[in-house]
Amino acid sequence: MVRVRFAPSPTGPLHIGGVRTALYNYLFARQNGGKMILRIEDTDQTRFVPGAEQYIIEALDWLGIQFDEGVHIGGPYGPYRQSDRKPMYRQYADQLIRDGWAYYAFDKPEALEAKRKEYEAEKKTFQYDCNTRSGMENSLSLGMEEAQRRIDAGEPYVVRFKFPDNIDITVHDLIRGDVTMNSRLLDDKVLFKSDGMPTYHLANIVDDHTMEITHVIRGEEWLPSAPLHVMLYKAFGWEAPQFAHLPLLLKPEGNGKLSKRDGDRLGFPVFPLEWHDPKSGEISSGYREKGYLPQAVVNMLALLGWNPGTEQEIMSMDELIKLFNIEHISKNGAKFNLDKAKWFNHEYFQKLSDEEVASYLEAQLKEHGISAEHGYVVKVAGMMKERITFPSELWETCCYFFQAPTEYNEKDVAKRWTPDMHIHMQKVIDILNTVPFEHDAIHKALLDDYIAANGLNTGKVMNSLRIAVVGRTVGPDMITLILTIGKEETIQRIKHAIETIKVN
RNA sequence: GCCGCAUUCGUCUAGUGGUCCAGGACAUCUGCCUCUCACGCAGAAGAUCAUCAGUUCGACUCUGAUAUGCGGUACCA
Repeated sequence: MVRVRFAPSPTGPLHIGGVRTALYNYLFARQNGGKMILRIEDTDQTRFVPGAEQYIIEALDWLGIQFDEGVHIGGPYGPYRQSDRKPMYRQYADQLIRDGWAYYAFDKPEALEAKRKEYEAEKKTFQYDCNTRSGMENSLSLGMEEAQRRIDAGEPYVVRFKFPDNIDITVHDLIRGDVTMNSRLLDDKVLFKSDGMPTYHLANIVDDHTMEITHVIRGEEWLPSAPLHVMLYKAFGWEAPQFAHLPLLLKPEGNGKLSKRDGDRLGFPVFPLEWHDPKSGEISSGYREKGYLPQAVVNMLALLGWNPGTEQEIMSMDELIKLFNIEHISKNGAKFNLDKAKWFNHEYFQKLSDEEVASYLEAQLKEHGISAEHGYVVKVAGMMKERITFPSELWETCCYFFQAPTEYNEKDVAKRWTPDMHIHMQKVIDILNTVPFEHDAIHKALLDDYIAANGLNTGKVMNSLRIAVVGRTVGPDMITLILTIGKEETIQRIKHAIETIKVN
């Protein structure tokens, strides 16, 4: 049984890169008929941000990434929040000490800081490891009895992993193959903090093991500490899960990790949902609020670092689940591309029914204090949706179906509206008043019998008519437009234009 | 500094030794459609496969160096 977990720490809004990690975990779990677990890694109490956990849950829910077990829904392997699991880590740290895989360390943070400075002055880097630990204050240098005495006296301490000297540790990564590192280069990581909480390194191994996680799919930033993790499994005598380290999501220009700053600067969200920072009050935009459709975000994210091996680009969640495979995850970081994101959204927007588009439009009409008949709104929505990428553009591109233009685009007027145009526009009114109000009749009377027969410039007349009705030279087929808006309204708009537009 | 990972069109990528003087998508440009703007359709341009060595009859594909980028180097995750 495949069991995977998404394990964010609730230190703020979920980054879009984190969303992708969750997505890949989800696709992998579903494809293999396995379980998807949400675990909250809140071992650093100083970095806790209220609302972050709820945000993570809501964001993934919006995207359709569902969990089988987790903080929000429970499950047989709970609790799923590390702070709630606090009592169980202690024994594992003790076990490692007992078996000689770890030791107590009493060095004060200031002492460690001083040590680092000292080394830095000599252009070296201090590392708490097999070479230096004998010179530090720990149960190895002090002796177990002295260590116990200090602990009994209430002196704060941490538990550090005791890396064996000079051994090669190989991590088998499903994406990168074997990655080998020598223990000489690795430091004796703190496993258990003086505040009684484990660090990520201890907690994630204990939790993954006790939750029977089979595959750890996480960001590349964990690759350097993966050898520690496999050593920990070895120290506990547990079988390690399979690892897959995902490439990073890079910023659109230049290099480097995608950050909140880039989003603000380049005008695209880096968070799935809008986030209101509880401390600073700062608001960061989200995909949802910007009008991205969840399926579009999922599809775009899936393809940022993975491909199905075919040329298919548009895939529903169900298709992604079928097609996903770890072998096709690319090794290198991917730059986020705003244009492609928009393209995906446009594609998915077109899949929306006219009714769905209409409901977006109706909400905007309401904001502008306009009420319109539902059937009419649906008709407009169906006619206009192909030119829309984001729902927010709806009002802007459709407003002339609901209200007469309040101004006429100067450039368009200058280009099309000649001084004699009021005569032709009056003629249009006459035609509308005399011929049957349907497409073919109007087309013939206007285009053939008037414009063509009189040798007029079709572009000028038709576009002037468009200026009169719409305000500028955009929009669908002119006669369809007139038919949609209605005879009286059209005539009124033309009259208003004749009175208002003055050219020399 | 040290360690690790990566490196194919502007971007995301296909490519697992000959079928690749490298295919697709987005973006760009041109044309068609047309009363306009979009959509759509057709086409164009765009990559000395980071560089240099090596292995091989043959390398984008294997090996090694170099360069560049990124990640890690916390009692953060």
